[in-house]
Amino acid sequence: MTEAEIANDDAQGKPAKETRGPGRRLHGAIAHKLGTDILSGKYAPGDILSGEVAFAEELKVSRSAYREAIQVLTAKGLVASRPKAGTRVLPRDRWNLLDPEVLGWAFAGEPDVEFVRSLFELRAIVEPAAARLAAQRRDKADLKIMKDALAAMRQHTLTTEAGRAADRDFHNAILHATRNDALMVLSASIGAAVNWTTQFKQRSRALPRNPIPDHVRVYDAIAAGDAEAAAEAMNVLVDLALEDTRSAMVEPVAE
Amino acid sequence: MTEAEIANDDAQGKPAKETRGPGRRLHGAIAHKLGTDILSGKYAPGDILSGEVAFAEELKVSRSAYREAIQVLTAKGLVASRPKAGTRVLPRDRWNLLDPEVLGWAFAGEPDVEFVRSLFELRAIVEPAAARLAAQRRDKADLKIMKDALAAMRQHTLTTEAGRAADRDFHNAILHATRNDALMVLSASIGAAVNWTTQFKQRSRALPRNPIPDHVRVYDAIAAGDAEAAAEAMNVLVDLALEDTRSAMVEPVAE
DNA sequence: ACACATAATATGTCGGAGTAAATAGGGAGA
DNA sequence: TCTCCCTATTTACTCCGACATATTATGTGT
Repeated sequence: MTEAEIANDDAQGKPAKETRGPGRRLHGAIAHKLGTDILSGKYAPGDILSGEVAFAEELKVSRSAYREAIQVLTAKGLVASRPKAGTRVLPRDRWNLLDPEVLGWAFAGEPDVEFVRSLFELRAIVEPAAARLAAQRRDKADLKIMKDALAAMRQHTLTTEAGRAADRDFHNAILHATRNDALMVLSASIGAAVNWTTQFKQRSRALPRNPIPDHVRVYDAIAAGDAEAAAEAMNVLVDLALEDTRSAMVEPVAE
Repeated sequence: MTEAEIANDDAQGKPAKETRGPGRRLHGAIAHKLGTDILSGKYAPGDILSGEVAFAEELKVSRSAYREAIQVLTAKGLVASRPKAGTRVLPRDRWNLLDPEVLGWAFAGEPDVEFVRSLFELRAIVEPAAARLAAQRRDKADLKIMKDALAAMRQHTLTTEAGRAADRDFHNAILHATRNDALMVLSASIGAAVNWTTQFKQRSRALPRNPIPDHVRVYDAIAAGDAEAAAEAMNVLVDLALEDTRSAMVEPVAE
């Protein structure tokens, strides 16, 4: 096995070293800083990031590093640069909010309650339909992954990172069983938000309800190949999550 | 009004000048080339883009331009670079397929039939739910935009770009009426794909069915505030589109 | 099998030349 | 005198190539 996988840093790599920071590269760090600043509203749409040179000096980095960071932000639709005019923050509807990295920036600070709600609403739309498709298309390998994830959830509970990872695995397995690339990509984006909110809920209060039985119902329906039952079971699951999130966010987290 | 808006090029700017090309910047052009090459399968996941310097020389550009292009691709999850190891194409599930630019690259060459199907399947999931929400939350301004778009569709038909733009406007108006940011961003991505496929269908054969009455039914239900009827009407609309697309893609376009 | 040295390669830095565009200024016409 | 248009300057992004650094794959020796 001479061919080492690339870019598995955060998953299996050496967790001791670079677990700290935003981005391991310099321009990555710059992009993270500017990205969070934009997402948090420090720079509003229409604002201008004055001067390549000025910014590079202020951040004590070379112009190249700053430029590459700007390229990243441009690629994600956050800013646009034009000669003489400067680099401006684009209107919000141009932002690539489903980009996992942008999502991370959105949740780095104080996330917008309304936006979180919209994400969970989207999830409540997509996941039941995904469960329906999964019930029709899953094979034995899919079911095994779901079963294992379920077992891991039971063991670790959602209070631990391992438990949340198992939860993600379960939902990802369902998405994977749909055999739909677009759905899978979407799930990767939403998953990050859900995970964040899950630990947010942990901070605010104990889980008001044991989520395991609901997950089991979804699994049983998918295993049985009952599309409608799977959709319905997933429906109650995501509706509960949406409700929990709403109540958890209206009252600020106890400091 | 001294403050000119930035980056309105494709919408209202001077359409005479830069309507031609992939990207107006050099690194944008490089990114476009590499992006299409990756999406078309010329570079498969795991392949290595050998050598920063070698590539820069081959493309006759400076390393900076090449580097900035790589930053863009990295930001979209297509590639990852590590010292000594080179820049490798990431596995497909890491790609940001919902990014509008990536979507454009995917459709620049011969788009993957399976992927197009997955996009339309996603659309068939999302849009009916969006219509349901729109019926509950729309206001008079939303309805006016939909009505206007409908009139424009009637006038221009889907064979013209103006007609397709009206179609997009209609669907975007529905998404906007959901008051859901995540849905709107998603629609922006899907819209590009739908538009592309619409003109694809034009090339292959005449539209087998007049889409106007179906759209009118959706509008009426939303205007009436009947959520279930809106969802159902949209359902038949997107199901037809899915079906049309499937049949249009199985047989290659007549050259 | 393990540890170390080497070499290859990407990353970060720098300053300068080129270029596009917005603003300001001047000239012509009403 | 006022308005409009054209030109010129200035400003900021864009591109370039070279240098320095850090990291790590690979080979070598024990």
